[in-house]
Amino acid sequence: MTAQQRGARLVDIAAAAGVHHSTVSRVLNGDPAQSVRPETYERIMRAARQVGYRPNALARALKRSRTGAIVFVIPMLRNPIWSIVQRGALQRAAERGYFVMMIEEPTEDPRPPAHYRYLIDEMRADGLLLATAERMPEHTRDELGVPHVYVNRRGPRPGHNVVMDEAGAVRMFLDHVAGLGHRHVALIDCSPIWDTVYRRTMAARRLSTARGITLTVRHTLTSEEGGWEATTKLLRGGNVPTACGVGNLNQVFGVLGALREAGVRVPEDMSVVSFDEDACLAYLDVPVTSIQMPLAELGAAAVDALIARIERTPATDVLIREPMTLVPRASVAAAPAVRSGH
Amino acid sequence: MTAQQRGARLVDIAAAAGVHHSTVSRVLNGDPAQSVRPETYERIMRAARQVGYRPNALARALKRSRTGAIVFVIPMLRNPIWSIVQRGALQRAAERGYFVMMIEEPTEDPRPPAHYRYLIDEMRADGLLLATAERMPEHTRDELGVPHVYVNRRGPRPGHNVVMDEAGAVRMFLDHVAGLGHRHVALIDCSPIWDTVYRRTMAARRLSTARGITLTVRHTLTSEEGGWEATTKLLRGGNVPTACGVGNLNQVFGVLGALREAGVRVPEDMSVVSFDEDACLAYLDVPVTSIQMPLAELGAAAVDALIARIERTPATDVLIREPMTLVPRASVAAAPAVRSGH
DNA sequence: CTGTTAGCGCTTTCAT
DNA sequence: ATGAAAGCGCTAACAG
Repeated sequence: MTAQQRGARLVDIAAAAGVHHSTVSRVLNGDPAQSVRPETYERIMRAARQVGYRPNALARALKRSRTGAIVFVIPMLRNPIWSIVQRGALQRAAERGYFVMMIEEPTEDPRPPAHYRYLIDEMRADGLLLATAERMPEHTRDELGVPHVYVNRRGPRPGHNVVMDEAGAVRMFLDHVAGLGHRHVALIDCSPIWDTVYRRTMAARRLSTARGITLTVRHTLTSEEGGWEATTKLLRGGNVPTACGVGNLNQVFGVLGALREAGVRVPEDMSVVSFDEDACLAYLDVPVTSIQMPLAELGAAAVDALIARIERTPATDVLIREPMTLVPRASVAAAPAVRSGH
Repeated sequence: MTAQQRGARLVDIAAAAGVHHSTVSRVLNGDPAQSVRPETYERIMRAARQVGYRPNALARALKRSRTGAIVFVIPMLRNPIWSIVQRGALQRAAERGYFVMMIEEPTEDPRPPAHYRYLIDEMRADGLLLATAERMPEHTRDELGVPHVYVNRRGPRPGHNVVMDEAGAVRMFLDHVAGLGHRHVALIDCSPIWDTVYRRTMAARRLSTARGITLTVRHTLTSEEGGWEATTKLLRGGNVPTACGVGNLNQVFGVLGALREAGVRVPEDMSVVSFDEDACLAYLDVPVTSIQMPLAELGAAAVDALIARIERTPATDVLIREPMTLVPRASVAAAPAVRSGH
């Protein structure tokens, strides 16, 4: 119906209302310092509504030196957890009057966080939500120089990090299987260059020791193939664990496949727990127990932290603990040794 | 290291090079109409490089009336296909000098395509890639009024649509199972409100009839639960099909779960084919055959089509046919009747 | 070959 | 209670 056309400008609706465009600006922005004659106010509002006026975000941002936009850089993974983190971030940002743009970083071509500075330098956004960074070497202590927050990862400096309680998740897992008599447990996870994996691994070591549990850790590819390969190797060794936690949903498929192929029954011979929750786990051959993490809360908290930085409010690291639950399904049972000991 | 600071402006580097900022602009933009003294050129380039000059995209866009950005609106689904479409789009956009922002539309709160006009009206982007629209009622023939292209869906008007060859995928599926003797086939898919589903369904009806195949279509929720429920109902009816195509990866899990629960063996009693390919399918209890669609090509073609519209080049609907392959796995076998007839 | 000028659409201080 | 004017950082005629 309507042809392709430039939207109405402030001056257009000023002309329609018979006032100066600065007056329109004040009225539309609800400037509290000024008062307007009610009838002028009405004329302006009517004119604006009639043409469906939308302020030019560019011009406004140029003038104000604030874009009102934030960029969320996420790794381009098949893993569905990010879509939940995004949901939380999107919703909170909308509540706080910000606009979120998603940038996906190709997994094959990861870039250092500093790469994304250009978005701020070019004034496309006010701040960066970084979910993509691999774990930083300790010596990379340079300031990024632009407002940013690491999401689900810790960057090189404190005060910029919003993460979940991975240690708590590991504890939930270990307590669950230890309570069922498992004394030898494996953790199959991605590379520890991912900060979440690093933290899970550290926690697993510490907590296993405290509980007198023997722990075997395998780092492998973030894929079905990775899970398969790690599991196959694990089974080839002597002294095979009786329970294993798996860091990533894609790996879970590989782990289950390898166990099946090797004739290791789940859960009779091996209990399996996923650190990613997904609905599909409930429908597998043997439904898989998982730990459900506070993903939406992570996204929302990250937005809050970033806005704090943009507005130069003092900020500290944030640890999201809740809600975190173990979703019990059929892939966990008592340890074989305990059983036969009955 | 560097403190948070405003980036250098054109005037700053003009000052550093001792020239007027318009000269800097010309040089940095490689204006071919003008010539510059090599030494001036060098001085300018050096100054710009030294401060890592980044043009303010806002100011530039405001002046040029072009932002160089496009928005990709995608449904917020767990389905990993979108990440491949995105990859194709991102790469092509980068090649063509555009910047892509992703907006995810909450599945619970779908909005009409016209909703996203505001992004163009506010001049946040030059065009819209719409992957989210449900199938439009025929009477919604309004022009959107801004450059846009529907991706993997057809909008109400021709010339704006980039889709894949769903009919070809259905034909591949039907030919595959018909060749193995299946005469009664089911299609379990999402709601036909989605244009891809609508086209698959239409094609399935037409092609089944042409081949003398009995077709049963079930539309259900886009989820594991949907697949489960549709399959359960399907099995309750008399005259159960011997092969089924499943529209969506999440549904596949539900379908397999329901078949297992009902004691229907795959592939002996029921052959299963997924219309979404994903690595996890290869690792399931019974590895699932799938049709691999040209997703990255879809994303790239959509970007090309949108840029054509932004630049007001004549454009037509695009149908992406290739590469499309059937990935054979273990979930398809000869029809039971044919077997026993051996 | 390079500088001057105007202006993209908006906000904001200062007048009136 | 409203208008005038300046300016955000950049590009693109047009001068010279």
